[in-house]
Amino acid sequence: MATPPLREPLTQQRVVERAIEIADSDGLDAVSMRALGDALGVVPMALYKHVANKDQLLDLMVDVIVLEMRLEHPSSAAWKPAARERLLYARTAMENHPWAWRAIETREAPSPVALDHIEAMIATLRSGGLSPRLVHHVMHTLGSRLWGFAQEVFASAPPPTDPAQLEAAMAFMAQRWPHVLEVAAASSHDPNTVVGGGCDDAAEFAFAIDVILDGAEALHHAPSREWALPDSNR
Amino acid sequence: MATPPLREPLTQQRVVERAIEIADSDGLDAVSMRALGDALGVVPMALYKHVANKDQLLDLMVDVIVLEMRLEHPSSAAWKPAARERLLYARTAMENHPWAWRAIETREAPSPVALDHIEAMIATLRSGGLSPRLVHHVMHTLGSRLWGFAQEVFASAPPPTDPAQLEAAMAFMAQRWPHVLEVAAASSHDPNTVVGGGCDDAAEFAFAIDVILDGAEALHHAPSREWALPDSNR
DNA sequence: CTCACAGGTGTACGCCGTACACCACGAGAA
DNA sequence: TTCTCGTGGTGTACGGCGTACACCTGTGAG
Repeated sequence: MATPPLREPLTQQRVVERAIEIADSDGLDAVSMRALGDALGVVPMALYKHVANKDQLLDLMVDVIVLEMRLEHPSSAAWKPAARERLLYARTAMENHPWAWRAIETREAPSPVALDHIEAMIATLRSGGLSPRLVHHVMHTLGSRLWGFAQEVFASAPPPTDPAQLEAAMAFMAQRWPHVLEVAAASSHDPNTVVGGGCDDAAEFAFAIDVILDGAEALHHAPSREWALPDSNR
Repeated sequence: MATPPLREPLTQQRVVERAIEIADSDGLDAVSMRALGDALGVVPMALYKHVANKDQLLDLMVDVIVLEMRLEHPSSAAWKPAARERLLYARTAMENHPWAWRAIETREAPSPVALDHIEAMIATLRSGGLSPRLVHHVMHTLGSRLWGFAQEVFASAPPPTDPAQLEAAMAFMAQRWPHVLEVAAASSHDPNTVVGGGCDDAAEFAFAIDVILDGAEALHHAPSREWALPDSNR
């Protein structure tokens, strides 16, 4: 009799999809070849028939996420709102896959899919008439924000839960790091949730890209400054 | 007889210093407890008498580098040049220890040394009269640049060495990613060294922080925009 | 003289990525 | 029908990692 296969045969796509599911739910560190094999009901070495090694697996995972950042038709034809929309769109993809920035950071060369994303962004900026040189600087300034994330180093230290401990910590900070405390307080409307966790990542991301795009626009309209800036830094 | 010790006894400082030496010369991945033990002529487990675990070792290594970023007296009293100097100074520390950004990124809470650095930067900005709220946004916008590095994702793909291959690659790019190629060309004065490697990281870093600090200054003098920006992003 | 303790040792465990030999099975050629 | 061959899953094993835990040893205080 025609024996139906006991399980779906593996494909590269199935391997990558399952890996992304694991990363989404349990984090990037949970994606080991052994764990991924288990999740697919297969021995770890079987995966190597579909991906060259773990590095290529991560390449492929990243490509899927970067593909999610693709924005065919920005809702505005003007370069600035279009660029803004692209960046915020990339950020939503990143928000859905919080592990992805770590994977992206470890890639060493851009894949074709990544180059497509870069190309789209550059084309948007060039469509506004910004010079290639200025666009180059802007791309560097955007840095990881092109990929929808900002490396917020030391962003979120969770505050102590015990109110007494929190009080003590606040008092100590007020004495040793008064400005940090003041600024942390300013980020939150509720002064009781001052330390850590009080700020809106989406708003900060948007603020940053607005500063950068506004700066780009200013330099575009005052090209003398554009040329002066980089040379003053040697 | 008073036997002189066969070797200097281990101390936490010696352990951390040696670890930094290894990272400086062979990269962060070369710093394993086993390799570090070898380098100190000691069995790996001996290190655990001086550091709690590898994570704490990395904490301590990072603290040493961040301490190198300390700038007691900026050469200008004005907030903008002072902030600029602090950022560029942090960058030189980072340049001497190219592994450090990876170590910094994996820290989950700021150490006191790191908070001192943050405090110094915030104090500098506040000294210019910038509001706590604006300073908060600026700190987020600076992101990792506060620590002297910008995550240049996919920054440097080395171009192929074979001229024929390079020609072919350029031709292919010109067709599929024309804007990328144009912008890459603009980053280099010599059109032959166009693809990759042609740009000056120090200049890009300086450009970026100038855009950010100039943006901060503009918002400081037009506070209506400061308040408008973050709310427009919700 | 004893005793505690700081600091270095040795062994072992459970993870990781992956090299390599092996085998089951279905399709195409003889 | 039989032989062969390639595709894809298996089993075993190696060398690396961080580190838990029991152990030993030399030194200084009581």
